[in-house]
Amino acid sequence: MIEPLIANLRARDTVSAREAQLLQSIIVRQRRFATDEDLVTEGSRPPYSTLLLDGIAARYRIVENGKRQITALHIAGDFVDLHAFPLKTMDHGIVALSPCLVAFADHGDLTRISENEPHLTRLLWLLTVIDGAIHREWIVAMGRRSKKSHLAHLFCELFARLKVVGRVSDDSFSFPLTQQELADALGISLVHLNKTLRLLRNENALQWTQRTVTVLNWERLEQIAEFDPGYLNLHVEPR
Amino acid sequence: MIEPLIANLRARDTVSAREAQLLQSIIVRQRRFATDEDLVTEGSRPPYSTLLLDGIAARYRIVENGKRQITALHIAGDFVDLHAFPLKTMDHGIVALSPCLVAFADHGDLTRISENEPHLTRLLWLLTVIDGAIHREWIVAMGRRSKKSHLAHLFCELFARLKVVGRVSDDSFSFPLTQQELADALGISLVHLNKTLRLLRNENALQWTQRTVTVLNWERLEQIAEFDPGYLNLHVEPR
DNA sequence: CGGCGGCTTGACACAGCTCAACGTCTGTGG
DNA sequence: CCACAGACGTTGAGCTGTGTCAAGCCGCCG
Repeated sequence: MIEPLIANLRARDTVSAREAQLLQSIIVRQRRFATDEDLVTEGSRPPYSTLLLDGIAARYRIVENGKRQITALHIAGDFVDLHAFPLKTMDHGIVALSPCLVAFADHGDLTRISENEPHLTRLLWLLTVIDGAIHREWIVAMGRRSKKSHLAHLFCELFARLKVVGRVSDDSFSFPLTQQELADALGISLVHLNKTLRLLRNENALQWTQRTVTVLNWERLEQIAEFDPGYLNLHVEPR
Repeated sequence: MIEPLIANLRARDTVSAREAQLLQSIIVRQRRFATDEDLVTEGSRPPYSTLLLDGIAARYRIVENGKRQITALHIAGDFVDLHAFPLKTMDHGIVALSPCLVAFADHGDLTRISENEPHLTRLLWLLTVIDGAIHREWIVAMGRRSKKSHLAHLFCELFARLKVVGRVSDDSFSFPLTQQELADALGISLVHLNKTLRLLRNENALQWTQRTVTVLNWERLEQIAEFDPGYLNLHVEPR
């Protein structure tokens, strides 16, 4: 059941059968959320962390003028609020952008892991710092790339991450977001997002129909995005 | 010598004398860097992490058109590349924006802490997730705030963080950056940064002369920024 | 079949960029 | 101690990117 998490970890380091077993044993209470439902609300202090097993979710903040900024997109295998284990309080909400299947790890159990399983602890720590690396990449894209490049970059990133957890087939992946949600992730208006999408479509770089994205020309997309997957740390080494 | 780090930690949890001592013992080899010198270079794999003891440093990335984006500003007490302990490879550079004094913690010693000191490990983990929280706040500011509000927010954040490590007196702090560097942090052009600064000056919110920032009207600045320091996690609780 | 949510497009306004010129400060060498 | 060079800051003009508003379209679901 926690295969995507194990896939995420095994893309970065070896994980013993015993460690995988241990993780399995503390991730419990499977639950479904509907589209637009909050998995976690801003300001809450959940005594557990949430592992996404299927679907797409987003971390977001609403600012005072009512605008929303999405700060991260999450897919199967992502521990969406693992950072709340050291942090305790959620400084943002997490919403399901599609139907989501999740399971939970109690913070008490995570504390026990941190007391007895140093290697596993470092792997969980690793997951949170990769989140940070992705945040930095988003900052760079928002600040210093064209919107076209930024959008292409986001698709490249999702493609690479979804591949790791086996959610890509025939260069396609399920992507049931609305354009407004994508606009909120890039920090631009809906209208401008729509026009930016057309730029990518005009280059025959990708297609997005029936809630499915198909990469038509990976080289072109990668080049528009100036995409370098290094920040995702997709190579096995001792951590 | 590592007082600012201890101040940072004690603003978030209790740290025993023994733990402080232990940290002290692994943070070694003090060194100075001149302005514009790289503390850490992109792509390197340092076998140690760098604690900033004095000065201001920035994480940055250069994109292909030659533009630079600063993704984080660091001050005394910040472990500027602690995330490279789990990550191993630096996906960005870190540059001194003023003369900097630093010291180093070998990754071997950090591994030993992760094996024997679960609480201290969680505290170090905490520092990296607070970095992540700051990144998210920057994403929100870049995407959904006006530039004036974004700039005010950055000053509010620095003010709050510098206070924790005792670098604020009389509502003033040393801030020897150039306007180009600030522009690179906000992701805007130098000219526009200059004009945005004037907006804050016109409101008598703050003053920035002789490499020193003085907050003239904290309430107004906070209000322009819609600043809520929650994300900095400046309260003591068991982690 | 009708209504609604989401997508698309065009017109226009304005925020932010680039270019270019000029002002100001500081450190250095004569 | 002064003169100067170079780096940094300031300002204006004109152009481009992005936002807002508004209308129309498409496709799905009740």
